[in-house]
Amino acid sequence: MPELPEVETVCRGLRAALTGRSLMRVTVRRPDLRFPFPENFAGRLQGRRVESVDRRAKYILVRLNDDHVWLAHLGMAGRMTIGPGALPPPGPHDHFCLETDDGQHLVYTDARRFGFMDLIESPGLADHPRLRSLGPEPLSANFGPSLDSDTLARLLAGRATSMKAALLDQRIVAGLGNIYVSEALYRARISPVRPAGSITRAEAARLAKAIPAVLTDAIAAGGSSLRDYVQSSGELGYFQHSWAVYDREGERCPDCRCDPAEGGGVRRILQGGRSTYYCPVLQC
DNA sequence: CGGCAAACCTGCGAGC
DNA sequence: TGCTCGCAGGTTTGCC
Repeated sequence: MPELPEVETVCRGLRAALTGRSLMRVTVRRPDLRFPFPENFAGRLQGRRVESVDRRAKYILVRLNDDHVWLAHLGMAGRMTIGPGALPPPGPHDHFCLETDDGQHLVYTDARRFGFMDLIESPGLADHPRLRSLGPEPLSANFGPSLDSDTLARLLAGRATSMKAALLDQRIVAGLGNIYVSEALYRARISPVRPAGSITRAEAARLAKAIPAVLTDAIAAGGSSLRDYVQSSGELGYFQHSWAVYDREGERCPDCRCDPAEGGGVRRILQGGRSTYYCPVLQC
């Protein structure tokens, strides 16, 4: 999926297009994505006006004028595409679509169907099972405490799990995924295999700076485009060209230039069955 | 608590 | 060309 920067980019596109608009001709083309759509989902969105669009971790939150929030998660491959005019003919993985009262259309495409949507009452939104255990937001204090050095140090203290696993855990930091965990640990010069509880105050401080820095850079580039991800405008993000280590196995480290022929270079290891990339010289 | 595998589903590239 | 295999941005659950 889209990780935090990609979801944020999509969110900004949705915010610009949907705020103040009414949702018309809402269509659900199959009964489920990862989970079943809520009962009468299309009917309950139909005619509602959008008051705001926000992001919490990797969740898109669309506030409607009936005290409900349309929650969407893009899973691994979900895409929201907005365009002018009526709906184009549906593609095979276009599972949800709508038009707005000012003549735009929105299509949700998700080949793998790891995404999901829900409709929940605004009061108690924070208690929703999917939202209530999320850790601090790296880029804002809109949802509880922001990610500062002390908070991060406290969240990591006493944990035997690896730094990679700790940062992927949405209860510790909200919104990081497989790409940006590798990138943030590289920027902070911390090994992904270090036990989280072994992190020093100085390292926690570096990490608390590195995480928002890499996310901010990625958002500025419109996110990272791999196979599936595009901005809601349909444009590609280009942060994948700025990855320091992710998907760069065997290349020289961009900072220390260690050589793979001499035992250096970016390494790929598996942690929890997922690839981690790091520089063995700078991150130890 | 932790670590791992599996589950959900499809597509794509590499290698034979 | 065509097949199989491994891998892919996430999250949850269940089992040692």
